[in-house]
Amino acid sequence: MARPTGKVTLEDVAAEAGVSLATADRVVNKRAGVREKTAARVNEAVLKLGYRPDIAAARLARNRSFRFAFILPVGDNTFMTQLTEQVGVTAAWLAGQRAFIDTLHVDVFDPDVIGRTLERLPRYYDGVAVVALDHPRVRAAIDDLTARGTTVVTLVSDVPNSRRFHYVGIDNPAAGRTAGTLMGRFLGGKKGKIGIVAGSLALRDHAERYFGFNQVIAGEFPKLEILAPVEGRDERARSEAVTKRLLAKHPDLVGIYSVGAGNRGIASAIESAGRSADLLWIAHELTAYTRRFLLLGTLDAVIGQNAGHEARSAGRVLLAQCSGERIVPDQETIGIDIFVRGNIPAEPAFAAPVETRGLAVAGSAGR
Amino acid sequence: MARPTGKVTLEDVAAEAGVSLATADRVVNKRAGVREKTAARVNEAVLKLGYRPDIAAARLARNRSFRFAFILPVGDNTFMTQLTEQVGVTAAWLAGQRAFIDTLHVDVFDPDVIGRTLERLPRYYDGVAVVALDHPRVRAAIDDLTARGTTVVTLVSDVPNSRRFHYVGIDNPAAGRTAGTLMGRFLGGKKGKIGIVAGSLALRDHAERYFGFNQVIAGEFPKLEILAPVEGRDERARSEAVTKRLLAKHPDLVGIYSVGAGNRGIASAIESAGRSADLLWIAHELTAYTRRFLLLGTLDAVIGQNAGHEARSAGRVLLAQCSGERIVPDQETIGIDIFVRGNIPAEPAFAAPVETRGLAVAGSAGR
DNA sequence: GTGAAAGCGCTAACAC
DNA sequence: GTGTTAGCGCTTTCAC
Repeated sequence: MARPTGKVTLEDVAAEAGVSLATADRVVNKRAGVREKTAARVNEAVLKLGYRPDIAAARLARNRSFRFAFILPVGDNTFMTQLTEQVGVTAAWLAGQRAFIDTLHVDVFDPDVIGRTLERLPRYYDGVAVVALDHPRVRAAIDDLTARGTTVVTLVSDVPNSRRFHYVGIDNPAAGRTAGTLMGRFLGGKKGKIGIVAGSLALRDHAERYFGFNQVIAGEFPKLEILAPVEGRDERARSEAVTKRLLAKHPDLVGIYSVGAGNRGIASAIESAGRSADLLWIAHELTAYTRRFLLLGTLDAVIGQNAGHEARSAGRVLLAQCSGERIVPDQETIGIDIFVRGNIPAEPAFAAPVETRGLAVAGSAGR
Repeated sequence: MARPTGKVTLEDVAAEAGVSLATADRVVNKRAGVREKTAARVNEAVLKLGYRPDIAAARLARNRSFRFAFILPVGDNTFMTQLTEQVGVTAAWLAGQRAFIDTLHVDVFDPDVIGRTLERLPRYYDGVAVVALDHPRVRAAIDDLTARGTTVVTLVSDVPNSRRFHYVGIDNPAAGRTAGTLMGRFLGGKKGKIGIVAGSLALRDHAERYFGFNQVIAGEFPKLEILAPVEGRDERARSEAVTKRLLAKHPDLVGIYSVGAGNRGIASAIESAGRSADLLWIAHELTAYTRRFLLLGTLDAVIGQNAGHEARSAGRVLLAQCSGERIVPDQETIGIDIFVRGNIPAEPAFAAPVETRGLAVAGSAGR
């Protein structure tokens, strides 16, 4: 039994079709300048021999390399730190694929800062991944980049009406609905008020989660009453303060849905009110902190997104688009993770197995 | 501002170190036969220039290709059908990476069949992915394959004490614990009996899920009593029969945990008993059917695993191991998915975007 | 329209 | 120990 290797080269196809390598290449890559009849012969040969292009050889011969900018938030938000780490890992991986990432950190709460960053982005970038703010100036900047041929993907937070090529992130309304379903079911028919603590409802992802949550609670759990959202700006101290006020004002509060970050502050507020055990609390993002609150029982469920998956996906999508390769759509769908006490992954939650081999992964901004 | 391409080749490194290409290559790839001092000079140059090997070029030059066998269950189990489809998609992708997959379908409930299949596997396979049964004969066959240099990964169901290189699948005890947590919380302090419907407790994944479920219910929800498991062999008719009996015998049943397949049968039993609305039912795998039961409210939560992710992961791990490339461990961790009414993905659930371009993806068994 | 030929960056065989 | 060299399969000029 011979070992069928399956190895069929373009050369074989050319021979079979009785044309030269160059012509076979033109046909296979749909380049112009080949007679119908010749093309047909080549296509026949492709089918007959079961030819599949060798991606490694194609990449090598094309000899193109790419440069991408990743624009991430400044600050100490734990999830964003994970994301930054994972972008580093992705950069190391991409470097082996002739693609190079520069990471820039900006204040994403400020549309002008992020808009300006995009507007001034050096032209040598083939692609950019940006944790965006849905604002006209940002949208315009994205559209301009797209117009000049730079591939733009939005990361974690989308700008739906822009001309961005792709959005890498979870379906936030669905995440909110999931939180709503869990909240309603965990409360098992109990009657009471639900508090909402968001970072800022001006952030599209927060607003969308709130929307989805509301939808489910209003539609399926009429005994629950959602209070007006309070904003903690994703900061620990401020989140603690607003949560404290919420708890003091509504002694009959049965649940809290934390839409954004600042969960350490919320935990403090809940604990100092002595409500750890009975108050139902659902939050976003699995970090070292939410993980602990989940184990302690203060936090009842976490809705998560996988930072590693998001970073890799952004890198893959940019690379594929710039180099004209196909992606596997299923692989680029970022799922909503749900964590309860039973399925908390082993420490450290999604920590990065960084292996950068002496490479400076994060170049500075303007270089 | 010049565009720094980051493109540093081995040739550059060799020049910088004052050695030849071949020597630089030996050092970089840790091959023997280079003096300490020379190696040091090369390593210095690597660091100084920030050299990263070009994977595409390496693959091309190595000019190796691989052949893998995927051993999957026969039968019409919906999840396994998804998996088969996804293995097809993976095969199409791998074909572009000089790796070729043959798919074999065997009766995984029979240790002798699967053992024999492994024992007789042609030597030209560089790797095999197998949905295994944890049985001595199977374990021995896996160990023999490993001993002769064939890389073995277990898929979906593990054989932990074998010498398999890697397990691609979810953490089943954790999946069971998750089901337990959801069951307990959704029942919100209610008292009553829980029925367990498994395919067969001789299957390691089913046994592990049952174990994890038990652990959580016994430890955290003392008001719930778990009944002795009944087995439906993952078949629709049989699952319906055992569930009917369960419901008839225990009118005070408050929940059912379906550990394996056969969910259409379980649904029929629940419906004909008129318990769709009040009985809490948790099952595994998101299929067209469980999706519908979830939407209808008969089913309250689904614990899932992503067949596409598993198929790709198995392919990547085999390819990486056989070609000596690194993997990103984080990417190869298969997470436990949880679906409730709020986060059911759009139809068709994980359907395959098949794009095989005229390639016969699934070769027949003995070829 | 079509073909010949020069690489792309690396590996591996062989020579020194 | 170290260097030279012939490819790997494809893309891309540049002739014809």
